[in-house]
Amino acid sequence: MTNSREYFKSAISVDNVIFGFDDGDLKVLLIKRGEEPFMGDWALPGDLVLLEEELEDAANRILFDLTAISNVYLEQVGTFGGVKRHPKGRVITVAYFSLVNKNKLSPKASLFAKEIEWVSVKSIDYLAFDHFEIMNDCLAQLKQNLKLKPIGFELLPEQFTLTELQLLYETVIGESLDKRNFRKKISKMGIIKDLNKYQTGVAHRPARLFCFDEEMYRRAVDEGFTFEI
Amino acid sequence: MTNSREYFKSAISVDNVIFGFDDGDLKVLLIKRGEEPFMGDWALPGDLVLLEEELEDAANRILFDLTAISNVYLEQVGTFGGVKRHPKGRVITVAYFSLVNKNKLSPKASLFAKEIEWVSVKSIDYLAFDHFEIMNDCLAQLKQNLKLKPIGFELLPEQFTLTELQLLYETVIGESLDKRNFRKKISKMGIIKDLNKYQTGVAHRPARLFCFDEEMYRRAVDEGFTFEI
DNA sequence: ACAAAAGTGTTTTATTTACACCCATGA
DNA sequence: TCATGGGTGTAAATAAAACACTTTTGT
Repeated sequence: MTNSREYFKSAISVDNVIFGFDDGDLKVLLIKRGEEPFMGDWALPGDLVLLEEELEDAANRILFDLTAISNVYLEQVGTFGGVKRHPKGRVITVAYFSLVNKNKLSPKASLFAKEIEWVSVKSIDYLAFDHFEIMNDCLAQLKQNLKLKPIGFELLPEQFTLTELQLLYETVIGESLDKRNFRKKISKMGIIKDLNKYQTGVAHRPARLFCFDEEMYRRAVDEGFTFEI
Repeated sequence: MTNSREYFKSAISVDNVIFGFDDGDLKVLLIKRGEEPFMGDWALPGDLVLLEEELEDAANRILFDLTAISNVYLEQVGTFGGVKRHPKGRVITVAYFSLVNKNKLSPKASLFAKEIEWVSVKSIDYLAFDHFEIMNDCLAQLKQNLKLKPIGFELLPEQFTLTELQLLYETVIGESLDKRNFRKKISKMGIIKDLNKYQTGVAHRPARLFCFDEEMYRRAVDEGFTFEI
């Protein structure tokens, strides 16, 4: 082993795949790079981690700078360390994804980005750096965890209809579900609360509104319940 | 943003949780630290990543130095970046776990470690740095993936009996399984090959030997099969 | 002949799937 | 009154769970 000073030469960044859901369409929040390298290309929002900053704090900082929201669902996906992934030196990046309710925020240009936009996941086939690969890994993990943890609700408004919930699952997982079976399964879980309220202003029978109930969920888990779609 | 030189001051390490299975006991390969900090404590084998080294190469290097084997199953679990996790500076570590057939190797002291030992997972309640937390995360991911991917075979000798396979699952997942149902499930998968050979030298009816068949597995997957225990 | 683990099917129960019609609202 | 999506139950098929005795070897 050589002198350890030889090693303290890397930089750590965090890249954040921010997912939002919009009427049958899964989107990610992208920025247009305003500087080299990859100037003008779409990229994931990310930044170098400060020397005394926790990784998760960095991820939350990036998210807050772009959206002015905090306390959102955040999950680490993996670390990408390709030697050549950044032209300026060894930059290892830790990828996170977060789930936000798209209607609750209006992303704004920031230090990071002059241009910022919600882009439909299915329309993306290239991103700067290795960000396309990172996004795909995050998407794969989202798909998997959406089935195993009650995180889908994070993408919806607080009050939602069962059809909206079903559409979310169908969109992200990529297969269609039977309406009656889906509703049966969700009801049996006992983790969403019927608000006894209804949609308004729709040109059809208005749907009941529900919300996810954290407390009910915890109680169910204590009694041996495990979420699964 | 300040000058980027301010950022290239971190070090990256890789820590490797090497799992082995031994007659009803899941073990990890630990080293006893020969220097400060945490001198004399048990720790995960790990090392700083060289400036031009891929993360996965570093993980394989650590493994090879300790065991002289390569081409083993390796999976990234997560990255631990606690600001204070290393007293010498900002060291972010990427955790991997690997699965090896314990009988195929005799670990040897190396640059890293004067002392090296297989330690039963269930007997561990402390490790140097944040290694105990890292090990537990790796264990949790192993448990999960063992049910979803055919990786259990990596922990067994090439030729194994169905009882050995079952014991492996029972041990790692932590619940006992019905012998007949287990065998039925495994047979139906069609991914292990009956070698038409038998155990020898046992004081009871000798068991048939099987091996995992990569090709059969691929073919099954192509036909829509998904592994699940 | 005894001990020790191998091997083997059937029945019951639980879960999952498939499927079609009436309801409430706005236009 | 028409179009639109909301809401509801049952039967069939499939998968999972429970369960006990015979076989083969070494000692």
